[in-house]
Amino acid sequence: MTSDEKAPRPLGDLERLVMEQLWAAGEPLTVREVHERLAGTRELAYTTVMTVLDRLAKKKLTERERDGKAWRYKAAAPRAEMAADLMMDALDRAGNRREALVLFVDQVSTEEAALLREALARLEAREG
Amino acid sequence: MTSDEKAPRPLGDLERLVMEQLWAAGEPLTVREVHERLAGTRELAYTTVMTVLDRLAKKKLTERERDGKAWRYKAAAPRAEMAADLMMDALDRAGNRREALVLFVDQVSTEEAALLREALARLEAREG
DNA sequence: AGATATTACTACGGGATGTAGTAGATCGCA
DNA sequence: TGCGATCTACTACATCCCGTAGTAATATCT
Repeated sequence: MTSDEKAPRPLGDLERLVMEQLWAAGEPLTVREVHERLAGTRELAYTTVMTVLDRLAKKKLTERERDGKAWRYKAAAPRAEMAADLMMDALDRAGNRREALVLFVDQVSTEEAALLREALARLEAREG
Repeated sequence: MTSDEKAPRPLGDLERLVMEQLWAAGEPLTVREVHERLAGTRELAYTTVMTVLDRLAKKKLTERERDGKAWRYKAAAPRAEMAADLMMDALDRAGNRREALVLFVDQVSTEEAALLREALARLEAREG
């Protein structure tokens, strides 16, 4: 009865900001590159960015690959996928999934309702 | 471009456990009652339960009303509603809502897809 | 080899959370 | 009417997460 799945701690503000750079870039970035892209938004020490990227990697939210002396980091999953996963996590903690889905649909905008119908239709076509 | 909405910190394990007691009870409970219900699961000091309930109240997740000398606590919102809200929060941080919805629908079980269609149909009937 | 870039390791403060003790108020009962 | 049980309010403390960054070591370029 108790939902044992523990909610993954949400990213901190800076962590989220960094992830957004990676998602926006679309390609693996070095610490330096992330640091530069954040320069407009926030004055941060180079090592601060490094620490954050490193922590994100430990949490499996980013992956890194060598590029000469430096590491290149990329998001482990696309932004939309992570969001969809979080939506499922929320649903998992709902107690009554049916109710939660109904309430969710009630909250969604008209356009999003249309998108949902579309997605469901495609799903049906695909899987019967 | 950056999703400024900050994700509400998820409940800690104990906080979640306590909320689940309140939801399960369906009626306002005293500290003592919550404490007793948790006894099977966990050995906790009475004051620990009190502290948690109090913190949840400060976070507006529970509400309390007097009952003689004691307070009675109840969940501020139904479990399913809180879940639906969290689903919306996740969607808000998706970058591309459309993609996230599509991926979400892809993850949902067959029965849940049916529930979604149902809920959408009702929504359409209600709002045109 | 010296200057530069980059990493790895360490650190520290604040807030959230788990956990609980103590003091003080209050209520029922012997 | 004073005692014990009950309940709250306040305080405390350890731990973990996150923002933030310094320092030392290592690798690279010239």
